[in-house]
Amino acid sequence: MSRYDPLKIEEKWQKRWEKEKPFAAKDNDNRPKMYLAEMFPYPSGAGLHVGHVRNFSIVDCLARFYAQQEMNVLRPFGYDTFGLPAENYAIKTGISPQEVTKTNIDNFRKQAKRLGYAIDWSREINTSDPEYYKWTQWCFLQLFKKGLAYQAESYQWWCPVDQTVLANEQVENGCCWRCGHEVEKKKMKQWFFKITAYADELLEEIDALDWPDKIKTMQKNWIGRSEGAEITFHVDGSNESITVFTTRPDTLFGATFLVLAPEHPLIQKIVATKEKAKVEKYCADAIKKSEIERQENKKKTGVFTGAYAINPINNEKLPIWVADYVLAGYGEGAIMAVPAHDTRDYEFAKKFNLPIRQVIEEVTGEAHEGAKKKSWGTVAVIYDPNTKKYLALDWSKTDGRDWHLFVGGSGEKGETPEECARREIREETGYTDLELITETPRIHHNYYVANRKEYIEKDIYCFAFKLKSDKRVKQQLEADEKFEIEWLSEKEVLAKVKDELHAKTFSYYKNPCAMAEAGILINSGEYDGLEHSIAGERIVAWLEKKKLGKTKVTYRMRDWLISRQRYWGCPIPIAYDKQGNPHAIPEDQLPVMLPKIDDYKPDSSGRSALAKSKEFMEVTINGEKMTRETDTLDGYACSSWYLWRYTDPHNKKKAWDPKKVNFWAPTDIYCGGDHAVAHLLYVRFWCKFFADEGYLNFREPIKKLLYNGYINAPDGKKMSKSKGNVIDPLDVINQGYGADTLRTYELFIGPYNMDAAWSTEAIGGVYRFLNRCWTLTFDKKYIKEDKNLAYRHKTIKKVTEDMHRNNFNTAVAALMEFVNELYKNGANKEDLVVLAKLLKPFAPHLASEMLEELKSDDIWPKWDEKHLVADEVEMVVQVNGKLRARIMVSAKDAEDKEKLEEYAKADEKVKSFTDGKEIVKTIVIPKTHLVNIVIR
RNA sequence: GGGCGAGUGGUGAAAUUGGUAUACACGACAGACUCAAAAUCUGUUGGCAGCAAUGCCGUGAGGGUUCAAGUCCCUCCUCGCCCACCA
Repeated sequence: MSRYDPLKIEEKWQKRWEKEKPFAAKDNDNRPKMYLAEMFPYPSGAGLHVGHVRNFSIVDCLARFYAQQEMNVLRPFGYDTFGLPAENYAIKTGISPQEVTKTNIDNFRKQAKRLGYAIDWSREINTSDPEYYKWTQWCFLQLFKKGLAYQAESYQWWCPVDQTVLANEQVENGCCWRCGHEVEKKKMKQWFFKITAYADELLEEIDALDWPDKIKTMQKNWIGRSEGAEITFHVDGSNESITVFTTRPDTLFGATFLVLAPEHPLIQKIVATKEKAKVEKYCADAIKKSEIERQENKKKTGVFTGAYAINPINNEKLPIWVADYVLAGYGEGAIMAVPAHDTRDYEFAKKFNLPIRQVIEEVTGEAHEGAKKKSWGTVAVIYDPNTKKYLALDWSKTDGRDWHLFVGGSGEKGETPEECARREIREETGYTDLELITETPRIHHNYYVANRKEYIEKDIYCFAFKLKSDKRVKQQLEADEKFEIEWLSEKEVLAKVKDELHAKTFSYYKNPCAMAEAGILINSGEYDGLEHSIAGERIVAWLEKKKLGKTKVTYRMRDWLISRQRYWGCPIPIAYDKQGNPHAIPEDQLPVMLPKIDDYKPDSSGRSALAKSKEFMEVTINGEKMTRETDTLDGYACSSWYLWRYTDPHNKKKAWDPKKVNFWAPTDIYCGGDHAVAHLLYVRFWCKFFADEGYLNFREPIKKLLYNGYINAPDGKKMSKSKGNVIDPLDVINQGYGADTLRTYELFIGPYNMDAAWSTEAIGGVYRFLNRCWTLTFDKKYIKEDKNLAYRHKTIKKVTEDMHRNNFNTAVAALMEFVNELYKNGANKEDLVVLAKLLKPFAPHLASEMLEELKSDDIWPKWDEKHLVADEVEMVVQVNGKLRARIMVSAKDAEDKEKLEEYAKADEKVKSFTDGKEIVKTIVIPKTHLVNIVIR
């Protein structure tokens, strides 16, 4: 018998796959389709690393799994090739980015093939191929035509090392994401995509996606929607006016000064002559300050402009200040400062001795209960035994307003919490025949009220009652139209209580100076005494009537800056006439080719190296001589549509054929470990845009996102060349382990979405496992009997279900268990056929070799529940929750509650614990064959 | 400062609806084969006590709910990630 020789087997099958092309996706096919992709790689000179292997292996495992289930699988591959590393390399060595990219792609392709991935190689794409970027430019022009690609002059992040501007998403801790150098602000005219036009939709539709919550939350925070109002303040003695954004228009009477961001354009116009020099110096310094400096120094600084604004609501004169704690890019770059109810404004006012005026006061009365240092509240729910659901009265609606938790739920003098809860229900419903069924533990809850300088502690008791008369509670309450009824499960009740407390606590923490949630207005003229949120609405309505304000929604997200002053990117298809007006390059003149040049070096002129190429710069459009745009597109633009190009990669007439794209896309499963906000937000944006334009018939590009973890060095640190701790996957393969071992190991290393440390020892265990699979098949000592029927079916079920749950690590573990079992009992042919089929997504070469030997197809096996039941099962007996005995019983008896109890009580060991004791009760769980005897 | 997540053997980690904690693998120890080693195979492997059967303890700490808690609730501790003067 020869030995398991992975290198030989893998070469054989890779050659065969190269020739037979079994992974070609079929555009016209009746089978259900499955479109999977990884985030395509940037082909670096270093070749594939183990992180790529993990990412690609996850996709490959699923692609093969679905193919074996006879689905029509599309699993393409491509390269994201524009970008700085190739260009920097070109500057250093003089070798053109085109050439370097070609070399790197050839290497990546070779390596990906060496791993045996089930890729449809006929669909390979490369973003720096003119055949590809022609259509990137076409996409740009569609956005341009609709006004969603526009130019604007503004302060932008500038990396002085890479000599280019960066998008907000590419600035990390005030440093360039590529080179790590500190970024600066530079005022430039730049191209933007108007992603903010889709902000609401991007936010709203994210909840429905089958994506990790982490990514969803990050995107939500990134979009950062806040609702509020825009208010206009006239500048005293001038025609100018200042518009501010606030989420708290109800505090307008409390505004005691205005603050402008140092970048605010109005400063020069309104600044008093006396203050001019001081203000100009402050602004210049602030703008020069790096992001890091601004972050480090959170002490408030600022200068008075000498000008005043008029508060529209009371005509008060408010001094106008400039301070860098107001951000130019958010809202209007100007705020009304309400120091009594905002921590930042408060700090500023204290420092510069500005007036502080409280305009919201905590209300007294029941809701004021929270003001006592220590207090309690109740939540009372009525249980409906018919539906096993609870009615939470505290959330029923009265007067069209939400009742919140504390309202009505706080104790009156001398009441116990239970009495309070009973009273509450009585007052709400009139029911008095209440029987307490559970009292949940009290929820302890405390929060800090800054303007009182004290902690409030509150215990919330939750009581559930049922009606003694056992009336059909549900129907009755629903018939009684007094309530808007919400029936909840026990878990939901508790979750809701927690949420409510959390929301409440959060608002106090977030705005500690304000007693906002339970506040009424004071010092606010005719609005005095109004509940603050209602007051806010009325104030905005009044402002609106006077045309001095309106409701407004603001986003933290800014438009996507796409200009890059670099050579190695997709040229922006725009030219300028003599007056400097931008014109689209006509579609029949696309692509705007990147010219071959000798000197790639950018300079501080703010223009890319393209400006040096005379033949590139000159262009004639409709007979008019024009000058080309020299900026290139952010690489993220190129990757915002590649998932659709995969469906129709060779189309010379269109970016994609709608029929093909709508057949394959949206992508069913997309896998990657990076770009949580940038790329994954941009694809969603483009998808919505092209859907609006009628080019796509879906609005979300990615149904399911798998966000895989990193693979770190054995020491747990990030792998890096400089640390010398890089594991090269090709070394691992060539060492003799082979691709199958590497792939299986990386899927076995831990849950796919968690970071993992490479272990040079543990990979040997996977090799041993594959070796055992090989031995079982090729030593041909097959047994005739079917000893493993139940185990085989159990394994099929476990592996299949794990694949659907993406638990690749436990799927491999189940296969290992199966193999161990086969070693013990011997294996017949059917055992091995099933093993090989289940193994194929992980170790396709070995599995193919096994299937060939066994003369079997690779169709995914099915399990039959009836084979899962063994003749005998082990029952478990607990006494007072402690395991005391295991008894083998027949499968039939295991279904029978009484039999189980009988066996349990007859057991000698159990008896030794129960003899002479009183058995209080016995719990029997047939499903797990468990009996728990409770003794006193 | 805010948000989210996590804490289980010597190690990576299982435990899917509250129901036998530590599957699978690594490492370690022992044995078989061998002149020897590698490879392979077979055992043992949470802690404490015991010759043993077995008993007690045990999922970051403390408390609670339950017949039953790694899993649910509360308080606290530690770590990781993301965001960070967003009005």
